[in-house]
Amino acid sequence: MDAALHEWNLSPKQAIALQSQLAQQLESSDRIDPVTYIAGVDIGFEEGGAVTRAAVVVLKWSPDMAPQLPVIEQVVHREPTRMPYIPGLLSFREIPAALGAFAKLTTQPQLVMVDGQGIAHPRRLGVAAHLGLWLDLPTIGIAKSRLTGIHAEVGEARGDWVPLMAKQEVIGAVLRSRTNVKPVFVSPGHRLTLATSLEWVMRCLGPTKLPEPTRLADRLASRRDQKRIKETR
DNA sequence: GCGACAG
DNA sequence: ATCTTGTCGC
Repeated sequence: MDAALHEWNLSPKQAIALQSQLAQQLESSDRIDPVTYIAGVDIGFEEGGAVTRAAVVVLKWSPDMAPQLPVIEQVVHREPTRMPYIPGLLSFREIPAALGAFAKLTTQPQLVMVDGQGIAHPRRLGVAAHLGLWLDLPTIGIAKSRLTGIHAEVGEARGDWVPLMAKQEVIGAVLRSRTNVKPVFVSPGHRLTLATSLEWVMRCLGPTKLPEPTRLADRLASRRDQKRIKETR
């Protein structure tokens, strides 16, 4: 608990140093249990950013029903925001709330999909990778835009992808998850290879460009949905 | 030195 | 991320 107490109250310089160190603890090969439950995580903000809202949705994995996976559990957790948004340091702003949401979760997922980058990060520790270390679970980062890395043009057909490169290293994939729609950036976080990450994202692809777990977490975390729930009550 | 820059 | 209605386009 001591580490937790300080990990989220670091100066930018300290946080950057910690990222480089933690990135070395990431596992880049597959170490994943048979998947029964998949969690999707998304973070939102309220009160002009003063409050951080973490949403986690757990879906039951079923090859037959995919991508229409039944929702098993949903959790929304709120707490005061600790840090401003600084490109490259997103995890220090979002993970505390995410951990709060996971603490309230009853179901234990075997795979977690996160809104943001995995290792496609300047120091290879995007929010999905950082969260994976904390949860000690396989994580995949699915970002709607690029943080770092270069890539060729992606084909227009659903499923087309090109590697996202940093120097000579492959740090992720630019995936056309929906035909003629802006691609998403997929990168492994912890305990998964890029190939396996892409397989799971493809398997969970529903009607929109985002895989179902993060799409549903997004919806649960959205301001609109919060209102909708209140009005429905 | 000049941009770029997840959510 | 968030502020926010209607509207342009396939």
